[in-house]
Amino acid sequence: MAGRPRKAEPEVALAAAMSAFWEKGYEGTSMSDLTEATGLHKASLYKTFGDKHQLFVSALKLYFNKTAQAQKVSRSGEDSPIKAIKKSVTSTIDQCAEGKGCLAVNSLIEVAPFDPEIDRILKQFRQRLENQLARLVEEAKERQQIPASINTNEAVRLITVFLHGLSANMAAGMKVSKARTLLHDQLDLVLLPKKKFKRT
Amino acid sequence: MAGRPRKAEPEVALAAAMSAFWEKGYEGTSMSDLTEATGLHKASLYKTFGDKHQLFVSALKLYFNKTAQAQKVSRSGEDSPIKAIKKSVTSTIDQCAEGKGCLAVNSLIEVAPFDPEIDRILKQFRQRLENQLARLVEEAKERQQIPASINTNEAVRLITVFLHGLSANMAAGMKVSKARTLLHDQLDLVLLPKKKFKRT
DNA sequence: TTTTTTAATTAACGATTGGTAATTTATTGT
DNA sequence: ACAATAAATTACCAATCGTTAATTAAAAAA
Repeated sequence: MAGRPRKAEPEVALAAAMSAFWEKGYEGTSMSDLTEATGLHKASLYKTFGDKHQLFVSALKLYFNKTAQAQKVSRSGEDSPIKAIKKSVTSTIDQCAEGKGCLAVNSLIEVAPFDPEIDRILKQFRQRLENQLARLVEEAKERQQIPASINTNEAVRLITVFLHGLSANMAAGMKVSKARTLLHDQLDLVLLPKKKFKRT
Repeated sequence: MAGRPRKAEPEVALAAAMSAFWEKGYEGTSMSDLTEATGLHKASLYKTFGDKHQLFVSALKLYFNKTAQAQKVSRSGEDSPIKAIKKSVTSTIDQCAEGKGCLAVNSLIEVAPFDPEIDRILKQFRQRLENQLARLVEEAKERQQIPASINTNEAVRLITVFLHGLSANMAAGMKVSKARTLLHDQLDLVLLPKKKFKRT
């Protein structure tokens, strides 16, 4: 049994492939790009990961795990729910540097409309992130850090949609610092109470 | 002088090309797709519009003109600045139907990072839209429809970034009605005053 | 050492990509 | 009728696309 051993770890190759897809998009990344990024030859890629589409699915899932873990680490040890929210979403922004935006949002626009499987995966991931945020918002309400009058689901949606907008802008070059500022403005807007204003 | 007359108007062909780019993206739209969409043959497309890239630039500019005009029409005759804002941005959303999102935002992610010319055009258009919005916000402040304490540029940014996020979601299937609801929530949040909330 | 097993590599596949040259068809001015 | 002009069409280009078969190299089991 047991033949020739692998030259490289498939995990690091997958990470390299993820990075390539992230930078150039699904259609924009050719198999040649992937061989160059991973260091593996074409046939090896097919043997290890299946075809291009399967490889993309694997890369996307890896991206989710990395993102989720980064958020978890970022808010770990934070007792205040509202600060946990800020740290969590800020880590999302921090991962979008270098003019690449967020792989999930990029894929949402580029591939989800034509690819039911990717669409399903993205919706699933989005749901997980929204649930996580909703839990923190509920906690913040319970601790009276934010007004109980806030609609949790609406607040969460306003935050995630805004994150998507930031990702689109960062893909086109918006600075991380600028994005963080805008994000904090948005969080204050969504989570702090507003009073009625007399109209004329 | 004067040879064989054109079979079709170049303007309607350009509109068809725009629609194709809008639906499938720049790389995702092949010259074959374009001949099918426009009804023109390959060589005719090259003669009339130049190569694929030039055709895309023309299509993008057409998109901008259409969008700008739609906004203008939408808020025409509206005396209240704040209502003009709502009508203007709502018309942007209404144009994003059918799971295609907004061509400008799609291009922001897909092509701007690798294409300086497109990047420049998109930034230019974005600036025009933001200036328009800023003017309306200033008017609303003068008429005391919204608090003077609002930072105009920040408010405008919060609105446009949110619009980008909505576009990304609509590209992946978010309903127009849902998008309109979220947009109005966001507008209320940004344009209505907020009060301080006692932290624990 | 020989056999077996599996990875790495080379080479090639048909299809499609963006882009052109050559040719045909249709219309106007002389 | 006859050039002159320009659009429409056909056929074709090299390059690249994603994918696979055939072959070679390497390491463990016998």
